[in-house]
Amino acid sequence: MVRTPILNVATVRRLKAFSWATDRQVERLLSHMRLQYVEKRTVLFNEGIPSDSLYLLVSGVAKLSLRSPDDERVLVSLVAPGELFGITSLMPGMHRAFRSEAFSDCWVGAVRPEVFVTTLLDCPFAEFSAMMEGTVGRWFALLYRYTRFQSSSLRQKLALALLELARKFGVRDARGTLLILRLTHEDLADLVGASRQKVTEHMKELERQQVLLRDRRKLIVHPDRLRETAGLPPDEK
Amino acid sequence: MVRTPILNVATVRRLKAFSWATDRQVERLLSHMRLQYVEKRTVLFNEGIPSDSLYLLVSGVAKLSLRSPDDERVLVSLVAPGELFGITSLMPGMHRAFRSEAFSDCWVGAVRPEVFVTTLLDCPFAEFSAMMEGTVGRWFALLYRYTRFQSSSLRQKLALALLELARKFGVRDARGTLLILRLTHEDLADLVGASRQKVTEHMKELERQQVLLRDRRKLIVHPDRLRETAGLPPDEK
DNA sequence: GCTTTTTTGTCACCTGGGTGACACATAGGC
DNA sequence: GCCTATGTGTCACCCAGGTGACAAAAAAGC
Repeated sequence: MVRTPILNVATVRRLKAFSWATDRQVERLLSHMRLQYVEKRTVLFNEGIPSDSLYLLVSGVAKLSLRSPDDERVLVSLVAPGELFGITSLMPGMHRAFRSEAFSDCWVGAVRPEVFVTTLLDCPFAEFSAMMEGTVGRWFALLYRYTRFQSSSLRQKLALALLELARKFGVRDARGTLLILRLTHEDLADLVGASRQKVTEHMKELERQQVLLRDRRKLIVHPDRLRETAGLPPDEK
Repeated sequence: MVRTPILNVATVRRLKAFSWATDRQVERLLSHMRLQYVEKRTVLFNEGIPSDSLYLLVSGVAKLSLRSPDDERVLVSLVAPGELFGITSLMPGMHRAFRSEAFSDCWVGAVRPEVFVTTLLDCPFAEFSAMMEGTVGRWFALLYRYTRFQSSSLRQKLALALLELARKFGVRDARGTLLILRLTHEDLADLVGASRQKVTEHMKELERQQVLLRDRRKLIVHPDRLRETAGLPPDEK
């Protein structure tokens, strides 16, 4: 009843993602692509698992989502036919950021990321992906934070923002992780999109709960406890 | 008073972004890098302008921000020493997404993106950047939406989400742009992180204001008016 | 040191949007 | 065409977080 779609070179080259590729490249790529039918509501991959395939949505609509601290689903994006998704597979050792499932019945093509890169770009996959990490890595980290923001309280947003800052500007210290930055509450408020006053209140409270402390105008945070108040799993490193 | 920092191959290779590059590559890259001192609060580039340089933050802290509809500044991210920023320059013809300014006094190195890519990866810049666009482009679009969400009302979030959907799933129609998708209010609610009830209320209101209309369970939107209600500039295409 | 400016802390009050509940409309299934 | 499940419309009520206002504390000038 379900007819397998024909994926020929001409059709694929018409997609924006491949418009610049040569016939020969597309042909080679297609020969390595496994086509599969995915029924509505079927999960293609879950967040957190290692990512070893890059996907091309051939037809239908796919959905990228995320499980929030209070166990709701955040719908991050809908994928349209012709789009590539499962992009984390292009970065070294990165795990899936979102869950992907079929929003409607779909035809999906899967390729190994190494094949994808080496066919289309002829440069070593390892170098390409290290490059991606060094450049687009930031975008990814931001997207991660902002998607979590979506369903978080101000307290949780603060914790998430501080975690990101700790990763970037933190140095180990006897009392925790010292942020080598002078940050005002106003800066933090701008970062989490809240009012200065409420940030003051929550920071006071976090201090009281020993999640962080202040030495003059420098912050010393306790990443584990931050993860906890942010509603994240207890560290994955 | 301000000493120019020495940027030698050994120092640079110690940065995560370049750890995988060869001495020879880093050397070549450095010879093409223009080093500049940027005083606190100075704007390095503004959002919306064409992007022709990639930056390396050598020392200090830089800040990426965004002007919201109601004219507040959203602090998107703080850049730490050793990080690359101004990444839109790696994608063809893309304009700067954020404003960048010095959060503290900084030393910044600038390179042309073509030089960056061809030295480190030896593959044509045009191909690399087309590849980026086809893959990471989605992340970028998402980041764009989520950063705007930060300072938006529910109504504005809905408009932003619908605009994104129109771009992906829209086909021109006599009455506007028809979304070829059956979307429930619940789906929309999940997409903007709101409750189903409020989405119903706002959708009703948007319908009343002729920003959109419904034909059975399909939406027909009016992108110009959506941009307006989202608080975006009147289209830039 | 003393003065000025910038941050922090804490109010009281207001509002957008969440929640639960329920009636009505619609669309598939068969 | 009828029945059931799923979506829509509308309440009344509640709460997290915004706003304005002002005092106290720290920093920065000089």
